[in-house]
Amino acid sequence: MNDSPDIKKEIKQSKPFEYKSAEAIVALLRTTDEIKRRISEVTAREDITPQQYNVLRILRGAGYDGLPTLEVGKRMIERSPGITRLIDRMEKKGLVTRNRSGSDRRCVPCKITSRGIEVLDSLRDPMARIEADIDQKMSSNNLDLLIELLAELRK
Amino acid sequence: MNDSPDIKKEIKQSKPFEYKSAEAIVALLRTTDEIKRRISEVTAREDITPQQYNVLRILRGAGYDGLPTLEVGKRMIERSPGITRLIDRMEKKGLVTRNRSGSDRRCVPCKITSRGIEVLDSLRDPMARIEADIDQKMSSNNLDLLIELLAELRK
DNA sequence: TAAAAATAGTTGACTGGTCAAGTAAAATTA
DNA sequence: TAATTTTACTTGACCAGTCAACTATTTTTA
Repeated sequence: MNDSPDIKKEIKQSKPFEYKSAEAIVALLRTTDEIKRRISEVTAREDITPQQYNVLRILRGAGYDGLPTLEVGKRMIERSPGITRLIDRMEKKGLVTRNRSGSDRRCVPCKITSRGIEVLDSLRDPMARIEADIDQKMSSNNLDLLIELLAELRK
Repeated sequence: MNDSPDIKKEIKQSKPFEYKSAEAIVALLRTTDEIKRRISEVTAREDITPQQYNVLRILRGAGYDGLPTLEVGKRMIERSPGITRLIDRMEKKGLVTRNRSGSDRRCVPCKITSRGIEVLDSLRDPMARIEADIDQKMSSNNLDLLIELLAELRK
């Protein structure tokens, strides 16, 4: 009770949704939070975070030459300014290797290790199960529609 | 080059999207990441995180009696097991108060302070601008559709 | 009513993520 | 070609989030 007495007057719930988009934003945040939690549960089996999983996918797709550290960061689904640290931790776990490039000595190309590929392989099925579950829940048309609407939102 | 020689064989990009839902998940993560970044930019003006902003909104809506700590956690858009710490930090900043309840001494109801309300007020317009921007970008029908599809995804 | 279970929250140890400033190499420009 | 700018990171300090174990209180149940 150490607040000013007129706090009562000030506390008034604003109209629930002034803009319709506010409701969409909340729905977006909630839905994504839920999906992220499910993905986390899967990646946790191999002691990695969803972000680290994303890096592994990117590096597997990149092939032998690997990719410079910051380029990996740019390709991530969720932007991650802390990409150096993220990859530090992955290197410690033996999931990736890093070697300063010979041609451009500023760059440090990262490559996935065979251990990293093993981890991806072992997560493949449980990850597919998440996707299959959604695929079953929503029609293909609605998924297309959703993808389209989300693209529109991103402009 | 300290990887096994057959790593070359193992690196093969899996088909881009085995399930259509995979593409939707990526779109969802990307879109939400972008929106969250915009929201962060706004809340940063008042030196709070989007989660703290969310707590302030919940507490303003809750009125005088405030809400028990864990109840606040449950109402959050993104679930947050670290709610105690989160509110610790907010209390330090003078945005909320906490007092162990008289009737049930296990509970610690949290209340927003007038300073907390000030912060909400000062973020109101910039936050509305984010919403207005989306409202302008998408038709009301499409927003409804999006909200519906997201609800379907959450089951 | 005493013991057991459930609830509400706190705390400590840890990991992960973020920001700002710094370094080193390459590219650009004067 | 020397000075400047840009690029590609790295590092240090800090904050936020997570997990497991713990305390205190209330509720249930035997």
